[in-house]
Amino acid sequence: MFKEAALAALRQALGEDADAVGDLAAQLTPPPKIEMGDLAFPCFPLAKIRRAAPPKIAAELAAAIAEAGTAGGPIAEVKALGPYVNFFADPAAMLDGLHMSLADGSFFEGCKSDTSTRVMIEFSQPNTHKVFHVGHLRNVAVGDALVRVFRARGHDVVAANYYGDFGIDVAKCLWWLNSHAQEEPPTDGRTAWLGKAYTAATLHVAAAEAAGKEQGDAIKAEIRAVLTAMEEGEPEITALYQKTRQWCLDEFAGIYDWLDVRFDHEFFESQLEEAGNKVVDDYVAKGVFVESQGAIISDLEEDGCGVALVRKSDGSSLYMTWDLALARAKFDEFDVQTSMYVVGSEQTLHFKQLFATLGKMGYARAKDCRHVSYELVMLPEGKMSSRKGTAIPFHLLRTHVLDAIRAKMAAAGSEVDDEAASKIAIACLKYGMLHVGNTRSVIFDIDEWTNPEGDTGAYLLYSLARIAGIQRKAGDGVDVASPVPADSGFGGEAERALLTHLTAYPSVLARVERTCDPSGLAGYVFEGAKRFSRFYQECPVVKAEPALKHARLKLAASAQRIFTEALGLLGIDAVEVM
RNA sequence: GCGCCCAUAGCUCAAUGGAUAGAGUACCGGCCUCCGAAGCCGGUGAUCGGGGUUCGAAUCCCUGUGGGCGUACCA
Repeated sequence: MFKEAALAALRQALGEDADAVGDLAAQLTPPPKIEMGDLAFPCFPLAKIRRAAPPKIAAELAAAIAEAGTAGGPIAEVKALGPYVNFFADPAAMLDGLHMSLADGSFFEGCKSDTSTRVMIEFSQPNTHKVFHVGHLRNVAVGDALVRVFRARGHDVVAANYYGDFGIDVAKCLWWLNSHAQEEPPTDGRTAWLGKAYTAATLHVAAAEAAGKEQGDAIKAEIRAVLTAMEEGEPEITALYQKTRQWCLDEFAGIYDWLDVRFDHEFFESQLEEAGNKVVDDYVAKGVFVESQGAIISDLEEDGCGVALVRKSDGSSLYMTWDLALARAKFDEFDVQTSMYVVGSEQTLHFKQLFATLGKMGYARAKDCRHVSYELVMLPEGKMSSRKGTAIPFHLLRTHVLDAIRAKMAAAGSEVDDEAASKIAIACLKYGMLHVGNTRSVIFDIDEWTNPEGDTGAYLLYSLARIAGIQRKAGDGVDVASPVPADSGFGGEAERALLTHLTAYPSVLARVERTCDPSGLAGYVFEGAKRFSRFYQECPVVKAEPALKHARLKLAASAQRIFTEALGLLGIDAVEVM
């Protein structure tokens, strides 16, 4: 409403120059500091057109707008600050407008994209029979946040998981279990226990290979035989496979449940073998795939991404084979327009090859496939290594984080129940994973992430708990739906800084959609919490004069609504008391 | 070798090509008679080097250096 008014006034003042400037709305942005106003327009591009210095043009425009008159509207003041034309909103009108749009739902409706598409977001992709560790958590946090943001933007989202529950690595684990005396697995952390068996098997193979080609080949043949037995349904191996696979799936389900992450559809590698082989056969027949060095490849040299192997020379399928079948299912059975893959950056080439291959296969929507890539999770002491055992399995991680939260809460003299402790722990974990941009590696540091002071999930929840505290103590008997009374005195810097920030929310969601990077939203919530804290410090609500109390309560309520929503999109649940 | 990504304060991170590069942490100094001090306010402290494009560059281009990842029978 304010921005529309500012745009209209600007357009009028520009006259015929308006078209020459380009997208006015895009150029009219919040200035770096609140004392500079709520929106600002840079006059540099006009310098050539009007053949005058930018500050002079800014002054002329500001004068023209002031002359045309803005009295009574949402614009309180317009003035030139150097080469910029700065617009100041009327704070009470802006607050009334914001609150009303929140009440009637138009605020969040206005967060939606102009067009709605059907999009599948595939993420998590855990491997059974391997450790599920902190690194995997980043994927879950990013993927889940994107699912929620895309839904908030009005898209028809299918959240998909894709389990790596088949193949030579699984066989390797089972081979180890079969060929080595094992203790009974623990009830908690059975996936990690299987992961250890997998690691032991890998080390064993490496040692055998180092000892000589014959020893290495012999062991690999044994593992290969296990895979064949799995494929052919040999009873004993199948029973072991089914049992251990289910352990892992159950544990994954428990993790997702704890994290409040839901999937609409689950794919399994074990179910793609046949379809994958058929895809390869089909497109060999069509001449899209060709034989090379005994294997079947998709030749992508002219696309600049080498060759992609789609069938090994021994006839077995691999990652790419299954991904082709999976992509086909996504297009044909789920009819998705856009297909997103949340996968680590180390697989960038794989996805370039996959998308290029899909294009060659004739799928026009290959161009709407997107690899959402993110960097690794590191530990303060360096790279995580499952070999060195520094990769923390999830079941231990959860315990460690909960312990850290409880210890710090106790130290701060605060008592929380298990549910609140869980919520805080999850907030710390997810915020820790999400506040860093996708292109940068995350350093996982339990102590820092659970720090009650500073840039953490706990700080965000604390801020929201304080807003809730205001509502409890001052909320009764005030009808915040009515307009802010005249001469309330509302509109100090801390108040306007918070208010302006709240109105920027829709543009943040649009940016997250565009970049597929939730860190912008995490940063938004943190900045909002900072601004709220300053408001909280400087602006008493309960003790304020009635008119001012009314306005401040209204602001607090609006902040609570928007921050709760924003946190929700990050997969973080607020707590009333902490 | 080739390709992709990264380099900002002691440390961890921000900054749709726009105004004096912002936060957190750490360190120093203030603020609880007042809605929750897990907070607020102030101070110290930074764009890896060299070119270029632009009215304007942390951001775009070239180049050097230092890291990470990938580079057909792993996923």
